[in-house]
Amino acid sequence: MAKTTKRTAEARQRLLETATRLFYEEGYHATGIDRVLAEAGTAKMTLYNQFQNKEGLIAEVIATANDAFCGAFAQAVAARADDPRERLLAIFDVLAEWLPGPMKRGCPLLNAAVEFPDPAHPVRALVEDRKRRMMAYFTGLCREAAVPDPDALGEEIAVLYHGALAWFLITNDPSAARTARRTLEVRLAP
Amino acid sequence: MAKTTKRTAEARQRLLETATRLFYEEGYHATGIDRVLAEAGTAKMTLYNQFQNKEGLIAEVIATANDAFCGAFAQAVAARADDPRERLLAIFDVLAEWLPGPMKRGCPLLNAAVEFPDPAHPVRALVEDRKRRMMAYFTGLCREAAVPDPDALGEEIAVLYHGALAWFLITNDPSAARTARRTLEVRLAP
DNA sequence: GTGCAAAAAGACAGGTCTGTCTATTTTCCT
DNA sequence: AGGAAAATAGACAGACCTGTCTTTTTGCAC
Repeated sequence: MAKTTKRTAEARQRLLETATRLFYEEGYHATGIDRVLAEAGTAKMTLYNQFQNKEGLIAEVIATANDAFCGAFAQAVAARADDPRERLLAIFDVLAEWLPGPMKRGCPLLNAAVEFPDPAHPVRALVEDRKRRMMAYFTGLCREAAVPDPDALGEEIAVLYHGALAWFLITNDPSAARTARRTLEVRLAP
Repeated sequence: MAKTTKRTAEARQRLLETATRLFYEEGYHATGIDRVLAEAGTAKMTLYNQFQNKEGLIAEVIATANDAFCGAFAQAVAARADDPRERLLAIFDVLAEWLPGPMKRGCPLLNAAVEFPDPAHPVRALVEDRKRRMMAYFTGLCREAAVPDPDALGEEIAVLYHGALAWFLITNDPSAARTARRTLEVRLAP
């Protein structure tokens, strides 16, 4: 059994943070382990003690980074609007604001789904699970807004959200989020 | 100057078709050149005579495959509905039909944008160019349907289209296209 | 039918990657 | 302070990658 000392936890944390950044900015496959080790200032054996292998590190990065992101995102949305219906639109205001900065490379989970083509790969199940949680968050906001069919609209918002991400990735224009917002606005009108 | 004999053209075509399939199914980086050569039954020097390098092959694959796809897609949409407004919705009917089959790995261009993180990479410019052409096709349909702001709606449809693709890639559920269709339907109502 | 250009076949260099192993040093706990 | 445990540093194997080069074979065009 591995004892978790302070040093161990710090090295693990450094590895996770560095890997999160590099995997996001340069891709999961394109980022070599040596690169992560060098920038984290960590020895190779530490990585293989803390994680099963590169895939284990990837899985851990995806899970923790996404949870942190979703928490911050929900908080930013909540802070921007009180009215439940306005909150649905605020999703895309926050997105427009975050796209050029922390989301300039799109969504780490969607990128992982692209980089791991095999649908049976463990990473794909992880991505699907977290994305369904995100849709559940959208659905919850819809329920609070008392829209006619919250499950249906929640999925529509998930489609709009990822469409804005994809379209931004292609055009490099954050107005993709405003476009999605406009669609939702008209969609909510009736 | 390279003389283009019949054999040469055939080998080039075999390379393009094999590369298109493998790059799409397994990814651009993950697919080695040797794999393409083996499945195409072609010698390595033929590839490097016909294309500058792997990147040149990738660019050619993206351009030709996308042009063929867009032609077939527009034809399928046109065949499904005569009324211009119905044609806008038919986009997502065709998408729902094609998602489980020829589009099961999503969009080759979007995948390329993910796999090539550098926004200055030539492949990214190619992707943006072709995607803008696709949006222009959407905008054209909107103009025929005489909607109030065809440019705006065309971009919204592009967002919905790529959102459906992304959401299908995550959930593996082709109903993502029906979800996008529903959004557009309500969006068109007023 | 013949000659030449291009394709086939495969060796090769130089680089990168993951993961293992072995010492050596550091740190933490008793 | 001493001893156990873990991190560091780096060599290493084995595999894979792209791109070049050489030799042999093939097929097209005249």
